[in-house]
Amino acid sequence: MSTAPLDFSRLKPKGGKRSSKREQIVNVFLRQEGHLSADDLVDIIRKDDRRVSRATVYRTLQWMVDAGIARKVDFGEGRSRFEHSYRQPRHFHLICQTCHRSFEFLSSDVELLIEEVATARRFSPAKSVVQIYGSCEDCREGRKASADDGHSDLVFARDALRIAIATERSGLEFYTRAAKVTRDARARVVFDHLASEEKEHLGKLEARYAELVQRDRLLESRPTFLFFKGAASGIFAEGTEKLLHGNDQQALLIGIKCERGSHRFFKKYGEQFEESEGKQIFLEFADEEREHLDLLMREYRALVKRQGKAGRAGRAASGPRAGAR
Amino acid sequence: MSTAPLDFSRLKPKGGKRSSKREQIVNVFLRQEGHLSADDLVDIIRKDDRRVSRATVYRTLQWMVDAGIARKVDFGEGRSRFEHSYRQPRHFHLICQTCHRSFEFLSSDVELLIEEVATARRFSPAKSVVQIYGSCEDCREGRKASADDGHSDLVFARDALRIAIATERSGLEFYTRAAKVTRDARARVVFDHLASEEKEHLGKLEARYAELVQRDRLLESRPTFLFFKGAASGIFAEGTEKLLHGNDQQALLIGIKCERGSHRFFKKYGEQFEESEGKQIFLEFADEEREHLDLLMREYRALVKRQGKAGRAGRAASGPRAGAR
DNA sequence: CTAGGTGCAAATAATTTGCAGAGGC
DNA sequence: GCCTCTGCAAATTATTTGCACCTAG
Repeated sequence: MSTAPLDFSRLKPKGGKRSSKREQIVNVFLRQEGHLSADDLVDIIRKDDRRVSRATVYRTLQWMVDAGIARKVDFGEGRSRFEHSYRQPRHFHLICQTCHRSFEFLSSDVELLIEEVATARRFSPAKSVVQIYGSCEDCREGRKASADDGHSDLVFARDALRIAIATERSGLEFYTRAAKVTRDARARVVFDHLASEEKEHLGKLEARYAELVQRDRLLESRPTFLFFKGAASGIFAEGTEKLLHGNDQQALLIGIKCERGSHRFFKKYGEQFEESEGKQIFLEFADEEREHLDLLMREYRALVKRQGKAGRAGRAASGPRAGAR
Repeated sequence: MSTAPLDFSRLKPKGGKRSSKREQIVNVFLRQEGHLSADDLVDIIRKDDRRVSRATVYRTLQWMVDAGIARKVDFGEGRSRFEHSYRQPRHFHLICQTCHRSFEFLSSDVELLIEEVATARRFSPAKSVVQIYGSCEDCREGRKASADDGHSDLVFARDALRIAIATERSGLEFYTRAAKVTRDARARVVFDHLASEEKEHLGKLEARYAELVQRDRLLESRPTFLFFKGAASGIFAEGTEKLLHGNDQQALLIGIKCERGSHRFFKKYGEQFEESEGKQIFLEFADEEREHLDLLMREYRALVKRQGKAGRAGRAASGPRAGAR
């Protein structure tokens, strides 16, 4: 993460004056990594400047939370901790009960399930907390705290690429197979087109991944930060099965579902990040998926039209809803 | 939930004497539902007996946590709350930020994902916390707190049955289709057998569900407590697809995966509960799934043997591991 | 009789607040 | 000069502890 001081002049929650103390505290906070308690921060600040009041630190932390620079997290220790939230998406935590370090991860799959539960319970979720308490590898093996979590923009970009690649592979397999088995000539053209697109993208993504790994030799050994099975995880298989039974329409619906899922995923995380390589990859990929989605939707509609009153299958699956712009 | 006092003589954490105060506090706590703060409990206790010290309540709460009667939960309010843990599995929470009520749910799917993340990060999880903060339906629609959460043994039994039924249906479909398309005569016998078993179980389960609903007219309208897609959610489709490609071995593996998944699920929750109807259903079902699993495993081994060195596919999928006893 | 259990009041611990003075605009 | 920030000390809140006393086994 960059250590250069940032421009917070626009981050003032209501108004608030430029003040040396506040600026100093904010800068020190942003320079730290991990999850600091108010007291940790006081200690660090006091190394620089003996006469900083505890109250000011608490007030500044509250100000940072309001300004969206910091996020309050509670690991059940009876006191709050604070983490950066500027340029960081919300994430979940692994908390070691032995060394009290905490590690971050993000799982779109978990988020999806949480949304499903909330919907089923007619609950409007505002934020969710997922914390895994236990012991980390270092503690179990008696090691002292080893290398840092390595959670950097590069890791994020790496995971973004891995997921994009897995999604492309899965899509490529589906469209290739689809083009082979479909009985509908027009659909075959679409599937062929999509298959060749996936192939091309796949090549680009793999090259980009190789380039990324080049930049940091240890990158591939760093722990996964971002988890998402989504479209890459066998959902397409369902579609192929439908095709084999001659149900092109249902197969298209499944393709649509997959593309929409990955479009949403990449869009969402792309928007949460700022100015990083991961963000770029995410947004580019979101666009590509969007195009595929549109294409499939057009094709689906055309197919339904051609098949006339073959709308039975469409009704059963409730049809494709409006796009996820 | 029963309001009859229970026998806590064996629940003493180390030793500890029978004392009127402690027993009184424990009984009052168990009679309450929801998530009480220490202070809530003090207020309630003091209605009965004016001279109970705050300290004693705190000490008794700690004792209950040690004894496994209570569980401490932290909803980030700066104070702890306590919930029953006796005869209650660990669960997750929906927390309304408006009315400050909290609701419970359980999602095996979320637990599975959490385990995957922990494994990927080489972390040994001890417990996990999932909290969804937001606003409940009552608050959004300006209603006052409506009917209770209705989280009772009956709801648990209902959800258990629903999941069991969905699993049976999915399995029935798979085995029926499998019996139809497999080219292997011996496998067909096994699939036929399993299909007829699933059909029989399905009938029983549906009758039992109807009987359950009979007992409480509102039961079906109560919110879902237990979420699990597991084997019921299209995983079997993957298996059918393999079969269609003539890969009986892979199809069997997928059947094994599904049966194992549901066996584990029912075993796990069956063991967490005590003496309830839900527990019975879970354990019975776990046994049935176990039998199917064993049958499939035997068949898988026989098939591999018959096919001689056709072990390539088996290697690719790493084969079925030892049973989940 | 003796190990706990209990009440009361004091001690901690994290965080907040009142208020007078300092400092930016 | 006004309005906000800051430091300090006092207040607040949740929880724990020391200690003298009480009670069950």
